[in-house]
Amino acid sequence: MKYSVVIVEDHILLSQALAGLVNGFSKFKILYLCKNGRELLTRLKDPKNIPDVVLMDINMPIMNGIETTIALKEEYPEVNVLALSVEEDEKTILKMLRAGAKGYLLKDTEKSILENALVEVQETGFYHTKDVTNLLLGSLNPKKENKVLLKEREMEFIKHACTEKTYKEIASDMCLSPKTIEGYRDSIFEKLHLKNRTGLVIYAIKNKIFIP
Amino acid sequence: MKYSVVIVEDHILLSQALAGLVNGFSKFKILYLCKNGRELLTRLKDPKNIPDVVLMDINMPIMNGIETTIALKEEYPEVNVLALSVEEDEKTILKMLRAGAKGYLLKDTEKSILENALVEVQETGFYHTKDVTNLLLGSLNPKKENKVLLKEREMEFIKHACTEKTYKEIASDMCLSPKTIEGYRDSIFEKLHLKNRTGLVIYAIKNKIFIP
DNA sequence: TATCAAAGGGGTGTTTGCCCCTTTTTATTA
DNA sequence: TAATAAAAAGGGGCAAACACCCCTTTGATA
Repeated sequence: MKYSVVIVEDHILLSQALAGLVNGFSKFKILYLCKNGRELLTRLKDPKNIPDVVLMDINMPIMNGIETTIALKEEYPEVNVLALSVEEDEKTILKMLRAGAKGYLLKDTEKSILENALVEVQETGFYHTKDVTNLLLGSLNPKKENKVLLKEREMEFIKHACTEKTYKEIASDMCLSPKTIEGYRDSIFEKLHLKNRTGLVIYAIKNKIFIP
Repeated sequence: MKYSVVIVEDHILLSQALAGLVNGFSKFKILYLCKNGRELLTRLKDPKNIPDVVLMDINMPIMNGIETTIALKEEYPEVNVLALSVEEDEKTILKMLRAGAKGYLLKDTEKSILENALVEVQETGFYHTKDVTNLLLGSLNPKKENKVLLKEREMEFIKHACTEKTYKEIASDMCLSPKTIEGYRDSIFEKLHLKNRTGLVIYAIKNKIFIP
């Protein structure tokens, strides 16, 4: 009996092509394909649709891989998730692993490595490349707290600050007094060592708080 | 006799998966795979390695799809290029088509469409989805000149404006009077319909004048 | 020599950045 | 449970920076 695999990936061509590869592996067969996380969660409601492994892309519209993995683990903790992404961003990888992924694979790998990863995840419970292992080790002794210091409300303000609005307009949009907004700004400037709004905009874009 | 196909794509997994798909098509077979444009150009030096069609990714390290297509068409104009990308950016698509690509396919398509596109490109010489056709039509009667209006000195100023420097500091860096800098700013604001420096920074980043 | 663009300037009102300080809300813990 | 932090929210005032007028000088060039 082969292990069943579901692929969650928004690029249909890649999804179908991967399906071809997986069906060629001796121990695995594709159950079905999904275009995003929501579609997966919907289909899982039918017990016949619960696979052994989910091959999960991270960047997806509608519902991304991290949210989907969290929701999936909540309901079906026995399903193994293998993350698949071009994203090498440290924070993203850690988020995905914390969400419950059992392995993390870059799209830039050999098909034999994919097969090996699937086998490992299914039979030993995890698979990680040297890169990801090193990353994990590095994150154990972290460089103090480096960014948890931004609060939810401040993040929201930053997004507004990345527009042509004045602080007065931002205040009105956020239903706060202009003085409160100035308070947000001042405390952010201090925490991030910024001198002015231009610096804040650049910071926000660099750190993907605001995407132009 | 099947038509030969070469895939140029930096993500090896996708490359191999696509190869599987293409080898499943009745009229096509994979000749070999390349990880980037330079690799393709090197291999083409052997006449045995000249394929009928190249399936070309656009975003690649080392040598991207556009440069590669231009170089390829220079030496081997009879090879058909089918572009393959997630990029829906108008300018990129047009550049690729001007470089000589015979078709443009989004990664977000069905495998049957890939097969159809390959057939069309090989047998009729071109393949375009409705989206790309509309884009082409739109670019025929262009909206006047839309961006040549920025002068060299203004571009330089914009880069400085994307920092925490004040206008006074920018003036001193560019060896100009602060009033001249303000003049640059005012004329740019007017030409680009911007309201303040924040808007300018966002514009500069969107248009790759400044890369954060 | 007329023209046009680049460079520079004066004046003014608004926005921003940065001090200080008070009130309200939300946790924490003695 | 009351006492006490400690946040979040709001405020006054001020100087610097920014945005927006309208105007002059300079220099190339047609």
